[in-house]
Amino acid sequence: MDNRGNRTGQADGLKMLHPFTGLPEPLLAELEAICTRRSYAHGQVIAEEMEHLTFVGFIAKGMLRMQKLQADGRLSIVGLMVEGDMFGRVFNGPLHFSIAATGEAEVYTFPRDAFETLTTEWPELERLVMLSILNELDAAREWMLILTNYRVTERLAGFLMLLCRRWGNVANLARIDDSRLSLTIPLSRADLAHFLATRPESLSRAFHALADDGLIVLRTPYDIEIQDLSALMDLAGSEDLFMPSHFMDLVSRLS
Amino acid sequence: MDNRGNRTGQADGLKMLHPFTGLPEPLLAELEAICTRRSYAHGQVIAEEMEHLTFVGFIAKGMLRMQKLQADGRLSIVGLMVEGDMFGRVFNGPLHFSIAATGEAEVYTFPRDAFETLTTEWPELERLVMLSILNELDAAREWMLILTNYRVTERLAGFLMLLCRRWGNVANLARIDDSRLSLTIPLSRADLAHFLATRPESLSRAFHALADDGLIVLRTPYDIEIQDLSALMDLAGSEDLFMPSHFMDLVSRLS
DNA sequence: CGCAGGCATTGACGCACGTCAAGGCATCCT
DNA sequence: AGGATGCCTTGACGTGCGTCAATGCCTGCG
Repeated sequence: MDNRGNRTGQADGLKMLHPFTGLPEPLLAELEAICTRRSYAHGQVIAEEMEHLTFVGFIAKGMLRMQKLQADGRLSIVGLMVEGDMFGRVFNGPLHFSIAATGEAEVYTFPRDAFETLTTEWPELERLVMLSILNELDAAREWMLILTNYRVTERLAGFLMLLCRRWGNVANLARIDDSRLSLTIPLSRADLAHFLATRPESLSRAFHALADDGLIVLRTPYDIEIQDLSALMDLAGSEDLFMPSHFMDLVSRLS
Repeated sequence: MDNRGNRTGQADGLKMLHPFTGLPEPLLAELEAICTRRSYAHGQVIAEEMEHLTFVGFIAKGMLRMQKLQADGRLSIVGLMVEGDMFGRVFNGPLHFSIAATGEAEVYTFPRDAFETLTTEWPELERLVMLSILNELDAAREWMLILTNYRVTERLAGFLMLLCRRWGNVANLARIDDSRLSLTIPLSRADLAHFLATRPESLSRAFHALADDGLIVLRTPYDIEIQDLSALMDLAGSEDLFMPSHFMDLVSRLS
């Protein structure tokens, strides 16, 4: 991997990253000793499909996506990962998807064999890895639920709710401006279209359909304001999914 | 859970179940001591959505599905689990989906707290759990890839390939009859339609479209014969996914 | 300053599929 | 045996969206 990504320093701030808080000091010291911080530019590929990755990583800043180039040339995005998420493959097999940066991203990487050794020695670390994977699994299932909606507007509404629910507190993507709920879309229309199993044109129409119906306001293509949260939840069809506290905080502050 | 499922005995055969082979004898003895074997009838619910499950389970026979009843009344199936798969939720939180049997099913269950204690004491068991979750994650991602195909025929082709690839060696679902590759569809059309994010009518048309084009033969609704494997793989659009050895065996025996 | 490239948007058109409705064919029960 | 039930299948119709094409806007570069 030394030919990819820019080495930007050692493990500055590793212990501040959410999953690592609370680990015992000696383990943190061992982790920091084998950790490298790297940065990637927009679109840069971190790992290729079917590669036997020699490292595992945790995202420090920005967003990565898992994707696959289909035989017919279509690009499918099967996962988005944000700050604190783990990527790579522990313990078995090659990657089935490639990993690329969406926007600027910074990651902590660990050599895979050394990380696995630590994992075997420290139950706390193995538990951390397991919780990371469970978290990914939850994300994948939420995702599939969104994909099972027939109409593009419904899938888009589902994505907007996912943004609030799962990633709202990351990089301030969901926030209250002037007592309005504002969202930053962290993807281009083309990428988001791949994510929602549709095309940019249909996605654009879906955005403007929601705007015409008064559910959202498009300030810029990447900056929207939510006008009717409950209508969006109805459209998404999964308003009863688990709502984390930071999201409930946002909602309760909407007067 | 004592009011659901039929207790059919203790842990007969637990050690024969794929994920448990190779565990140390003392651990197996402890597992067997807290294990109950239960059977469920078609459609029977094993756990409700949002329930705090008090047990974890492994499938001994048959197939379970994870599903969610949407606000608009639609049922979405987000996962199918087969022999050897783990279900339930280790270490954190309530279920986000309900679990039901698809056809007859038998499972081994363990009280969750006792199982987690064993997990903490035996690294081998924690590793087993982790591999189970990684396996589920792989399945979820393959699934999403299938769902991102626009046309129902493509998604169906993807499912048939998934059946070969991931579940072919389970319950003999994929096999060679008379030098023909035969598949057993382990789901009703309605269930499969929910799984493929479509409706039974469209699914029926997709089956017959594949038959009209000579890719498959419908012997019965649940028993099909594959005539043109490579065309199906092309349609599915993911022919380069990892192919396990049992599937390659099947293919190589097609002369 | 003007041109080029990338991205979002809008329009037109045709098709795949969701929807409603009816019919066929099993199994099961009385 | 006859009716009922449940599932698969087929038909007809309308529409959401994939597709192709053109336009507008922004950024950056010569």
